[in-house]
Amino acid sequence: MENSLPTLKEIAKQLKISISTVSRALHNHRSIGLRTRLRVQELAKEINYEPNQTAIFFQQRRTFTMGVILPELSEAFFSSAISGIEDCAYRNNYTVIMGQSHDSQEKEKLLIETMKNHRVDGLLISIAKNTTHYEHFESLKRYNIPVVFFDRIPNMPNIHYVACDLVSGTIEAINFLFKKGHRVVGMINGPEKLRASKERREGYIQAMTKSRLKFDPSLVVNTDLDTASIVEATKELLSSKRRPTAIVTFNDYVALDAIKYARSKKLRINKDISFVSYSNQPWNSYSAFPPLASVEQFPYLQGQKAAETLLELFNKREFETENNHTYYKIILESQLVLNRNR
Amino acid sequence: MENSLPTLKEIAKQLKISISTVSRALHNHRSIGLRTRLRVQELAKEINYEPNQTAIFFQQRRTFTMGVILPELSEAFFSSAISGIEDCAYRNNYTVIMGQSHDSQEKEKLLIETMKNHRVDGLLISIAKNTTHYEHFESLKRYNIPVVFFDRIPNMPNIHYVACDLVSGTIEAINFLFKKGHRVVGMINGPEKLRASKERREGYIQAMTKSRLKFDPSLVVNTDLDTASIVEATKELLSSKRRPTAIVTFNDYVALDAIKYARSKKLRINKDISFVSYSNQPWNSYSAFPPLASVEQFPYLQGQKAAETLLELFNKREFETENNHTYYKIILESQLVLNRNR
DNA sequence: AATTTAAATGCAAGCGTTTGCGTGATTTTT
DNA sequence: AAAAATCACGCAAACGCTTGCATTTAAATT
Repeated sequence: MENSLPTLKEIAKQLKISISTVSRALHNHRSIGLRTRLRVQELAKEINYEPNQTAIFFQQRRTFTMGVILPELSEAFFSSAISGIEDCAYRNNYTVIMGQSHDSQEKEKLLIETMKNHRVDGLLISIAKNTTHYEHFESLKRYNIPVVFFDRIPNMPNIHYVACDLVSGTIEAINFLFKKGHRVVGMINGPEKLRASKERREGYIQAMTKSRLKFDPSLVVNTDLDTASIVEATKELLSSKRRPTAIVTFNDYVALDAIKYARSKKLRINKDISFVSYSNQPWNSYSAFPPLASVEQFPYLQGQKAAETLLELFNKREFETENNHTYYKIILESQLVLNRNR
Repeated sequence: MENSLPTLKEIAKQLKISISTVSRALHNHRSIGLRTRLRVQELAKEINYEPNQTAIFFQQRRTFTMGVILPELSEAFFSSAISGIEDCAYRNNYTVIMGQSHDSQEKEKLLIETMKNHRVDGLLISIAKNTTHYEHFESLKRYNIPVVFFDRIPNMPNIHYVACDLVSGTIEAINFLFKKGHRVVGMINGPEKLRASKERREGYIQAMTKSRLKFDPSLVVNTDLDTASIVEATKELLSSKRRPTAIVTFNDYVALDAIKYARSKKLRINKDISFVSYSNQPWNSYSAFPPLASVEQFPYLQGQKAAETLLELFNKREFETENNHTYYKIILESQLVLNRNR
């Protein structure tokens, strides 16, 4: 029935003027007389005219939309990040469309395809943990769709990204343990290829060498971040010849599993064995056996910065015909937060 | 430069056939000869043709997009819900665009406007906690954009929604406390107008009357869900003449604050005073002083169901010219989950 | 009053697709 | 062999909007 929404044509007809005049009137174009301008705007309001964005998107070849692809919406880190993204986008009159890869490279690929077809103006991506091929990202470059990676960053040259520097946070964490008197510190790390894992490892090594302690590779063990492999790793650490008195875990969830296992072995948490972690989840401070401290990675901020960077890229593109080759690398400092629970 | 992506026209020109033929060939239309069909598809693949969705959206007046509006992406409940939504949407070749209202009615309104302009095919909404005017929802009806509300549902007639029945969960929770020997049970509830609050209250009352206990209204106190008012409420309950030996809190976050306060008053948690809550957050079982049990509300499922319902509405609309007036009211059963921590 | 200048509006193309309808060419039916 | 049906394809309109350019109208200048 009244299926058809009001259009410019509609207004034009009623006012017996041309469509282009209506369009310009609504945009307050200077070349339209005040009189008609008002008449148009009035009628527009009256019949509840609202521009058909899909038509505009199509016509302008811009959608004022940014796509967000991340592994898992329900993970606290990512939900905070996307919250930051959305807030920033909203402030700048962009909307965000998103999809979760569930850490599947295949789905990640498909999502990128979808977003490309939707003609998003740009993309924010945190890659799946086992993404190893990067062609699908390359293809975006060819299509001239700007991408900003955040947190989980592919190991490829010439990309924009924002991330949290975990090296410094890790050093901080380990120095904290040193100060507490620990000398043998283990680390339950994530998947080896992940940048985040590399940085943790790097921080670990730097902290060691700075304190003139030798680096024992067997004390840093990689996991897939699932409970089974975490338990395995914990077991491994606790049974090594040089049993660590403290363990740095990949994040607070990992800490939960590791601590649970340690307790099952009758170890007294933060006495026989201490923990320091990453993520700084709010529930840490309510936990029965919390890590002593946790490295805050500021997910909301990361998301926000990433979105801001993307917006900058949009602006830049407006002015420059030649795509220049400077790349944003935005690094936030992580920060060790002591758990004031005990 | 090569800014322009391949189009149908492009293919048509190269193959010296008409655009419409190309279009049909790519859709495997029966009226196109096998020979040309293959030629077209081959070339399409070769030059990396991909249909311009914005053009299609515009032309078809459908965007295969569902909008999601919710209060806060970073809240665990909502991030799970939207995860369920996205998964369902993805399976059905829809994409989701979303915005968070931050519990502001004003922003909610604006978001709806945005989504309307973006011509989303439908909307999934969990309303801001202090939304009191519903005109912006009504307007969607006029525009014939289907809406499914979930979890936070406006108090208006003739709407589709999916929600979790908290009455039964609450009864379960309180009966559980009764079985544990508690006789005086308090409740820290949410904002009064919220459906979720009403249901909790209703469940409370029903549980009481079923056990032939009289309902003492002073034992159910409303809060704004911020720490200050939670503390206030806890204080109030703990200092009432009939001091409760157990408290049901609006959710696990509320429980955290309430428990913290109780501890500050030297009460022994789950001895002097017990707690039961809602949400069933995973970290409950790691908490030092967890609620005895928590009512699971299945956010992921709710999101999924809501999305499914919306899809159904799309299908329905395809067939029926007259919009019929049946409304989906999908109720999931909540479920009390005992905390196996202790 | 004639001419130049400025202001207000209209024309029409174009963005990339889909799709109803028309039209030759080929095949099938009687 | 003529009529009917089928096949393979092209034409052109439509979706709603923006925008460069042409055109009309009004105001300003001489």
